[in-house]
Amino acid sequence: MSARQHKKIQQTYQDLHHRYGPQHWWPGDTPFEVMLGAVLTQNTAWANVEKAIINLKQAHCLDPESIVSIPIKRLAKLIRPSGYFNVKAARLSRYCQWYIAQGGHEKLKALKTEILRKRLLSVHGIGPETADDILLYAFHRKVFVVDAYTRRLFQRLGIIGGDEDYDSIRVLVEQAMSRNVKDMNEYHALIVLHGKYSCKVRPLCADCCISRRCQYVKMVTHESNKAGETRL
DNA sequence: ACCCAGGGTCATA
DNA sequence: TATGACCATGGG
Repeated sequence: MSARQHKKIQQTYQDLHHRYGPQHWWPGDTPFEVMLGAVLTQNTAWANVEKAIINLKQAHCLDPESIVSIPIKRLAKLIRPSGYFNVKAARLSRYCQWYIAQGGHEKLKALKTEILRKRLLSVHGIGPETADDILLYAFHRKVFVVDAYTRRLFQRLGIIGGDEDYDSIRVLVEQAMSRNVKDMNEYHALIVLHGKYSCKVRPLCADCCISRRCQYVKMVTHESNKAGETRL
């Protein structure tokens, strides 16, 4: 909650945005497709999710009614490339049942963000990050999505300790970035992009890395904590 | 032959 | 409440 945390969070956003430019997330034609992607991308590379979505599209299964009507076994086969296909088939099926029972997008979008989050979290297979993906990228709510990359980046920049719970990090960023939905959208997208490319684009850079096993991690945390000037 | 990816749930201590 | 096992494909 401190002012220096807020400042670093804002500075980091500026740095990322300056380096990579706007990302215009989420890749997906409709809000419902975004929701499917949010479940399918759980602990999974996006390239594999795209293959699964293409399969669903070819099978004309990009709407909730189709997904609940086909056999779960067939659904699992369609989403096979995204991994965990049995688990995710069950999650998609349950999510779509819930979605239809709630009255679809029009009914859901009338709900306040906090209420909608609670309802999303009540669905089996929808955890905090998936719920916030849906809130931000399908319902355009001012919500920050905390993922593994966010934790690593903020920890290595000395912004957080690393053992904070999900919601405290989310609220911290939301308060630091008290501007608009667009910034929330871009910030998460930029962090993910940075996680993908930081160690590949500039493999010898000691101040830009958030990949899991980076040999420059210690240099990053030490320098940023002491000097107080963190550059991406 | 590893390691990792835009997590979440469940069982155990 | 806090770890650990489990789910599983595909790219580097």
